[in-house]
Amino acid sequence: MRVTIKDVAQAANVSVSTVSRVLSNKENFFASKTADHVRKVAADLGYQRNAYAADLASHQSDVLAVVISATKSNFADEIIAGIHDVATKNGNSVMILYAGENNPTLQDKAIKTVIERDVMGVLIVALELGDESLSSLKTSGIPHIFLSTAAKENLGPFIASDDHAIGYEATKYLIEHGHHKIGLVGMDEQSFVGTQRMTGYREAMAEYGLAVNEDWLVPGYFTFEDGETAMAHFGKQPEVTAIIANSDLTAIGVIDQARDYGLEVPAQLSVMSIDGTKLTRIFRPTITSVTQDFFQIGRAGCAALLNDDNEPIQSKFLPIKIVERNSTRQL
Amino acid sequence: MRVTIKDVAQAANVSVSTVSRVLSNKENFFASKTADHVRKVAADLGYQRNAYAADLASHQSDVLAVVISATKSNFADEIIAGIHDVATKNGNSVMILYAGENNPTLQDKAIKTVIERDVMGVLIVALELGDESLSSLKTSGIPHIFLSTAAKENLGPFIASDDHAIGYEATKYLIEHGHHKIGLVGMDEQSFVGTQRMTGYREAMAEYGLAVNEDWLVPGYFTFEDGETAMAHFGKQPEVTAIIANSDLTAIGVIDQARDYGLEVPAQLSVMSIDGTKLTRIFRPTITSVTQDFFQIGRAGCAALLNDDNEPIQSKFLPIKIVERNSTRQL
DNA sequence: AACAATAACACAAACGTTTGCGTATACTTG
DNA sequence: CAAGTATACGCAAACGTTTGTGTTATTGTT
Repeated sequence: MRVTIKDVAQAANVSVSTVSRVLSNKENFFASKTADHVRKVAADLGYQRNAYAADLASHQSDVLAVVISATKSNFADEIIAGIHDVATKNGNSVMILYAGENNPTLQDKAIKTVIERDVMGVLIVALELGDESLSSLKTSGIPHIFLSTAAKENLGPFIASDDHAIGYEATKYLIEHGHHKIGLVGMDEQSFVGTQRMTGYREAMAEYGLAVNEDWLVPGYFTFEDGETAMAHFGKQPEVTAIIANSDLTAIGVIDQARDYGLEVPAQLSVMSIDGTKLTRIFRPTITSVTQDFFQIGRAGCAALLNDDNEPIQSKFLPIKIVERNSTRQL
Repeated sequence: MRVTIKDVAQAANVSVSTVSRVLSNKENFFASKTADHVRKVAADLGYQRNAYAADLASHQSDVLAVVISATKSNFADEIIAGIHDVATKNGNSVMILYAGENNPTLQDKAIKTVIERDVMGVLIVALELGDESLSSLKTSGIPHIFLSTAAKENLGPFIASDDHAIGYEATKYLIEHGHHKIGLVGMDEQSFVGTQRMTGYREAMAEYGLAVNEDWLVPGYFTFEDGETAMAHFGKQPEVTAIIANSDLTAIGVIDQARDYGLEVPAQLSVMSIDGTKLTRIFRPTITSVTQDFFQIGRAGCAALLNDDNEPIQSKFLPIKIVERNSTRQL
């Protein structure tokens, strides 16, 4: 039997309500002398609060849920770190739930869990939620926000980078460095992220009056292997002089495969990645990237959720920047 | 107002107990006809169970907690995937809590959370728990297990790789490939993992009658930067012909720095890593490693916790293997 | 036909908190 | 000094479930 508030009350010769108020620091409800006494007794008895009971009685939980894809990408850590950074300062607990990879069953289960636990908010990270899951989440009324993810307007509030801008800026950078034939690797045509980036790419090309060969667009996801196979598609004598990869891992796949073909990066082929995680700095050559600030995305998302003025949460884009490293060169 | 079991009972014209039993599938307590009816009404009303109330009343939760360091290492993902694999099949929820990096405050908070929530078990991943946290966990009586972590005997049950064997096997491999002067990089002398690996290293060296120069042992942790600075310590003309790094990232740090010194790996220096995560396959040269099966560690740990024959949990080592890649050569 | 046994359900207590309200006591104020 | 007002605390209901123990019908047995 665990020691409860009741035991503490009895031992301290006060009522349970007093113990409750002391232990949860409801100011102006007790004399500091009583408080000290109660706290001491509680400590002596080894009292541990039962969070379930508390949440049940108070109708509010202090836990934030992060629903995340069992992502092959590697920026989730940074987002989570950002979330923890502000959650911790605010005294909230964070629970993380994996929702698999395009796995509606697991998604439903994760969403069901957050609803059953009536968490105070949920952050959906790098995940396009299925319609089913999304609508249960919406009807539950639990505040939620999408982080770094497909942000079709009707989805709900999001904090992310502007994927259109990402595609546009990357392309523009390469064009301005003399590249006219630019490959785009790993974009998922089914996803919002992918199509946005592709549109940005096309816009930049058009703006500079450059034709796009559809053969330069090799779809895929965010994996290393997608980079490898895409480069295999381009072959040993690629028509393109530069490639934009959908993630750091994908870029590495491209570079590895290029190397296997005897192609020097960046001497014979420039490769640029999207994300700019630590991988771009430890890999050789270091990889020029469109860098997103994932830590800030996490921070901003958490802050938005915690911000309790009851205005609806504002969606926003966080700035991206291009970081020049050694995988690209001026033509 | 959320719809409760009471509302369902009223709408279905049965008692709350019946609804409860139907919805939680307590066999032999109701007619299947009633059950169908109740389930339909519940669905129509959009009933969502309140997990807090249920856990409170039944004194048992179905959530498994994973306490993890905000790890700079990168194998945690695989362990978590393994945990999820068996937890999901078993119908358990998993919540992940970050406990920072050697941060007693965060550790305490994480442990406090799992105790307050009275989870059914906790998996401590790659984390040496402070005495304070450990003893609260122990007195709480919550089943727990350490995964891939410092496993001093008195800590409690663990599932991990045998760090002594890791140090020993890595060293032996290099010796048998003709290396006599072998560096050991990134071992933390304060940690059990580090000292075990060092002991294994020394034993292998002694076994082959090789002297150890203390200068070859460069302490550190598991980071990329530790690899870089260690290699800087060895300098442009290292005395050692091979280096064992404490993690894949550390190995990459070593190789990058070596390359900056104009040293070819493996032509002029062999580098071997411990862990064998995906990094060793995407980096060039691919990295020979002592490979741990983190996914299985996760699976085994979770299974051990869930296994409810009430014998105490058995500690065990999972096998390691050496995977030869391109960062080492025969001398 | 009488009775026991079982199936199907309802009642109500319990889980450990929080919190609105009530009530003494002590302290102001005119 | 009476009346009003804080202050400090206790009482008890409520939160939404689970579950042990009744309480009826229904079925089976002799």
